[in-house]
Amino acid sequence: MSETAANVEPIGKREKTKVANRQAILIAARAVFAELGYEAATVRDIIRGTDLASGTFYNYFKSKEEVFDALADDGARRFRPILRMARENAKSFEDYLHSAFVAYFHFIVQDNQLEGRPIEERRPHILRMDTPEMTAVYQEVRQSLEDAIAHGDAPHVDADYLACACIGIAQEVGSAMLRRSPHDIDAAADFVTGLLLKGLAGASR
Amino acid sequence: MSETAANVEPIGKREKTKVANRQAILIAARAVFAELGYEAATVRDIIRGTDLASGTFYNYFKSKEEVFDALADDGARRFRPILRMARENAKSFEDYLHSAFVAYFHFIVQDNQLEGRPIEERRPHILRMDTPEMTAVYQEVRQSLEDAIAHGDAPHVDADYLACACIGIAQEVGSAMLRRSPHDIDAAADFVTGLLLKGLAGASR
DNA sequence: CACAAAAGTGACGAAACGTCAATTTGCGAC
DNA sequence: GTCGCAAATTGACGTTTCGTCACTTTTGTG
Repeated sequence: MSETAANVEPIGKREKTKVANRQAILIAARAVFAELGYEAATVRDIIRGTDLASGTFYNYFKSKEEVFDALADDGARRFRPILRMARENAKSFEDYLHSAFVAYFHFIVQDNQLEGRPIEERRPHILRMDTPEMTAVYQEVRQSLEDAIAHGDAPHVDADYLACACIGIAQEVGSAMLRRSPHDIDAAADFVTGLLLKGLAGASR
Repeated sequence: MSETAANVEPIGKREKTKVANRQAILIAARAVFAELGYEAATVRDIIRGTDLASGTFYNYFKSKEEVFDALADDGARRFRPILRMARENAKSFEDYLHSAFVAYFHFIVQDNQLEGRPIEERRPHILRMDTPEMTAVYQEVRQSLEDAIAHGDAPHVDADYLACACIGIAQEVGSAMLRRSPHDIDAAADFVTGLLLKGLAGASR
């Protein structure tokens, strides 16, 4: 302990500007996608939003597409611990489902605060579900569901299909919720939780 | 009836080549997207797949993006009557749900027969749900659900959310099914139908 | 057949792409 | 501190794609 408890990350300036530049590109990209829409945006538009030169962009990303994937991946990375906490703090399976959906709906509301073009145009047309962090989120969901099944809180169902169903429901109902105002996060979460646990009978108010 | 019952469509050569050219572009685009992936494909790649000149492309579409939307729209247009038949022939609400899912899963299996790049890369990243035919499919689903509710076959739930949930489930579970082989259409349809009608309890085998 | 309107053509300027030789910056050795 | 090397940045450059438009060809009509 001769070194004080100072910085656990003895980061040099090299690495520091590297993360800073990467971050600057991502932030600029997010703004550009929101303002011009994903399709219309160009790599040049993105770097214009930073103080970097055009060539530098290619030190960090191969293409606009890769930038978007990185943004999506970052979102998933930020969401994962939230999801994990929902699991660890849940008092029951129903409680887990409900708080996980609340967390997700809350997350996407936050994530779309930026003004600009309609949300659909901000992104490429089909969302890749196969980036590393996206896969991790899927695994997290699936694991929770398998645990619940093993623990007797849920019947023996196909955990893969069930995880996909949960994610599909979250995405589509989440989008529908974003289209309404005000955003009724709790109502949406109640709806989907009831639907999953008891089927249609459970989805009514 | 002095005119013979001849051709109900007095189509001149003008209109005929117009539809033919449009179709040629769509077919070439489908092949190009499958081979190169949507992002990598260029407008030039697409017209190279036809015997048209580059300028002609822009008589039909404004951009690669618009071509994709037209392809998606065509898919929805082809699927809609299938969905309608499922509704009209259904003997019960459960029967409707099941046959609608079977029809959708069958449809996407057919629609991805082409070899080439992985399916995720064939399309832009996020699927627009706001093209005319896509909206019509959504309305069709929602209408069926509202009818079922009014007819007492389903409880009083938020039909918008329910329609979105059904579509989200269909998309995600459908993708999961495509990843498996052989494609177990009936198993998947049983799963989602049970899930919707009885919740988790109904989704087990 | 003649003529007008519609559609097709491909060359062209503009714009974006991705690369790379030259330059600047960071870091350890002395 | 400063020297030297490696890593990172820069922006100009050749290349590719874009979208347009003046011109040609095709189609329908009188």
